[in-house]
Amino acid sequence: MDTPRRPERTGFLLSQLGSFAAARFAELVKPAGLTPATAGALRILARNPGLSQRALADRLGAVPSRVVVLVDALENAGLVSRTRDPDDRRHHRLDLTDAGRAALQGLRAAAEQQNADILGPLDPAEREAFAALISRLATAHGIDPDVHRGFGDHPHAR
Amino acid sequence: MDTPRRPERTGFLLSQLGSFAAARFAELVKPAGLTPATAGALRILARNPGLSQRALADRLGAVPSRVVVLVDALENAGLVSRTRDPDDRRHHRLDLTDAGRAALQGLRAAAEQQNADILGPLDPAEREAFAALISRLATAHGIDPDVHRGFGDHPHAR
DNA sequence: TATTGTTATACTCTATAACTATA
DNA sequence: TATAGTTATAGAGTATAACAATA
Repeated sequence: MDTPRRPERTGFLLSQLGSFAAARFAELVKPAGLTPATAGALRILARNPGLSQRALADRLGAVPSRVVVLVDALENAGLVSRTRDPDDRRHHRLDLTDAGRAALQGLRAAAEQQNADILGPLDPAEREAFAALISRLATAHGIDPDVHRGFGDHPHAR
Repeated sequence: MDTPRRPERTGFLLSQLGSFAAARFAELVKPAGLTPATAGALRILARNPGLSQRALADRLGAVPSRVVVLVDALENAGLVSRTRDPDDRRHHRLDLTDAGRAALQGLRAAAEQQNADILGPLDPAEREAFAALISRLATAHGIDPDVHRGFGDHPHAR
């Protein structure tokens, strides 16, 4: 019952499984009119009311013109509002609307569903062990829980 | 010392870590003039000498026009040869060149290096446990070890 | 002059559709 | 008429550079 495991494959399988997980998440948030990228921005804005686009760009590790597109999408979906900052009219203050806050709840549900879908094949103890190891690795590699790398990190990006 | 873990984050961290792993692999094979996509094609061709482009497309889950680009790249890099099949001149037989076989060795080395880089923070027992869990999940979700999903699986793809 | 946000433009990846050649 | 491969074209995503408004 021991498939002769080739240990050098773990990194490869991790890439694949990560892509699978990202695709699943994308599916789950699509009905809400979100993508992994806009979902990531929404989460940051939820915790940082009034953030400027520049500041959001820095958090996302994205370029300002990219943020325009992201915020356009969120604004068109009615989830985020842009208002000029009266103190410095160059800035836009970004805030979640009521619909945005509701969408945020949906994101949490999507994340839980994604988890259940991905980790379903493991029993509770194994899930716990897997979660702990993934968490350790993410921390060790400085992975920022805000930035959705799953999509948006193509070879020619950066 | 127990960071209160939010279990619904595991899927998210898995996406991120997978993308990280894919990006690392891309870096490692880039000096050899390969990308994750061409590397995946090369591996399939190594095990299936004389494969046609159509058959390769099926293995990759890609469309024939995509395979043209991939094989063009491999041929231009001198790693793969196209020869018309004398039995049915519509087909191209795809075969690795000597340089292609050498590149394949390099891919194995890259995979090992990627593994070491990713799993470095874990001790040997943990690596083993992680490898076993990842392997189980990959199998359970029907992940094909040939197809490089890490790149090339964009929302509008398919 | 420097900064924020926007627009214009370009590039990569990948798909669909039209086409060529072989069968 | 059907199939293998190619070319032409289009679309998504994201970057760089030029620009307008504001400071």
